[in-house]
Amino acid sequence: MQLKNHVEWALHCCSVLASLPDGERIPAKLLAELHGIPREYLSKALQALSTAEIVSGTLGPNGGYRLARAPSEISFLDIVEAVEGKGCTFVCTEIRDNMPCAEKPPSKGKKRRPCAVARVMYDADEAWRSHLRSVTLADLAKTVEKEVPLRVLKGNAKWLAANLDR
Amino acid sequence: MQLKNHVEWALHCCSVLASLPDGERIPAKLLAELHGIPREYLSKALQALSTAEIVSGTLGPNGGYRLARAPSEISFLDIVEAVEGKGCTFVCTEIRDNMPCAEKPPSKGKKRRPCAVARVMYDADEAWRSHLRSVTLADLAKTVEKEVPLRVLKGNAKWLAANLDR
DNA sequence: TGTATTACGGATAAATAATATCCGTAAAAG
DNA sequence: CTTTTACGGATATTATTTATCCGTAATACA
Ligand code: SF4
Ligand code: SF4
Repeated sequence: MQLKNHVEWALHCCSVLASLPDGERIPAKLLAELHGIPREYLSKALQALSTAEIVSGTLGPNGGYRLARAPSEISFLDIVEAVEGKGCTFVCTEIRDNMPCAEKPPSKGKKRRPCAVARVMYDADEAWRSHLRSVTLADLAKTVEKEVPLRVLKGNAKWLAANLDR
Repeated sequence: MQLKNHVEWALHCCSVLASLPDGERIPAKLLAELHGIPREYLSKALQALSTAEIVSGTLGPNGGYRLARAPSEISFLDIVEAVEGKGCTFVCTEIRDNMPCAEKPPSKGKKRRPCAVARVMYDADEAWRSHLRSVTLADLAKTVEKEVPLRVLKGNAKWLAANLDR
């Protein structure tokens, strides 16, 4: 069981977008080049982010992507769920119903409380999500600023600026 | 991203085994029948549990599976990891190395500290595992005992006893 | 000793999901 | 009107999951 690579890409793209001067946009082509990943495929991830209203895409020349709201208002969970979906990692197929002396599933509309096994798995899933929910892009930016040598940060910013130049 | 159905099966089988009188064993065939799942395929999950030394299998007539240690010594995490592996759900492909002004990856042996993005994902993964680690089969049994009607519990136990009869 | 039972593990097939590319459409800028 | 760019449908490729099959070895029992 593995998250798809879209998650990694989306997180990195958002991280880059978070450090973008106000008003600027980065086209998918540049984001792909920056990370050395296939442009067309990355597009799918960006579109998912766009649908989830985490980034906003603009058409035409000088178009591209920017964050749809402040970095402090975008959590890791927002990004992960945008590309992976909100479904729980544990799916219960109600195999308990096959037990020889099972409780009958409720005939109509009524829902049963999920069983003890499923609840543990759901709680674990929620613990995962809860942690992701607690970290925002603003937090990430702060950490990166602290950890990555200034030379590297400036170098990348310069490259971006040069390539956005038009 | 979804856990494989082996996880659900393994958890249910362990739950059944936990309620088994001391000394008894259940063959894979019965466990499969009990849950209405394909016997040969379930075998794979049971073999994984066996390899992880969570259950112990015995060959020959009257053979079958039993737990390899006390229910209180088997956590959900043990079971999940036995069939899903211990690898983190987030895999980092070091795409930061493709940035135009990246830090050079350390030339030899030395390992870099994982980056900020990866660390958040790893921490979330650990939160998930940590919750699974905190619940044992003994805890599960207690909950089930409280929640499932006695009639159902006894009915299933009776069915098992009858089918183990030889 | 022989036969039935059962776990074990390799090989393989089928179905599903992840990964990747292609291309047509529409919007915006100049 | 032309270029740039996101958007989204269609499709191909590859990996993983799901499932079955069968040969081997160990054990119980007659
Ligand atoms: S996990 Fe619970 S709800 Fe899901 S199949 Fe098992 S018993 Fe049913
Ligand atoms: S998550 Fe971190 S370690 Fe992984 S590719 Fe991105 S920057 Fe590198």
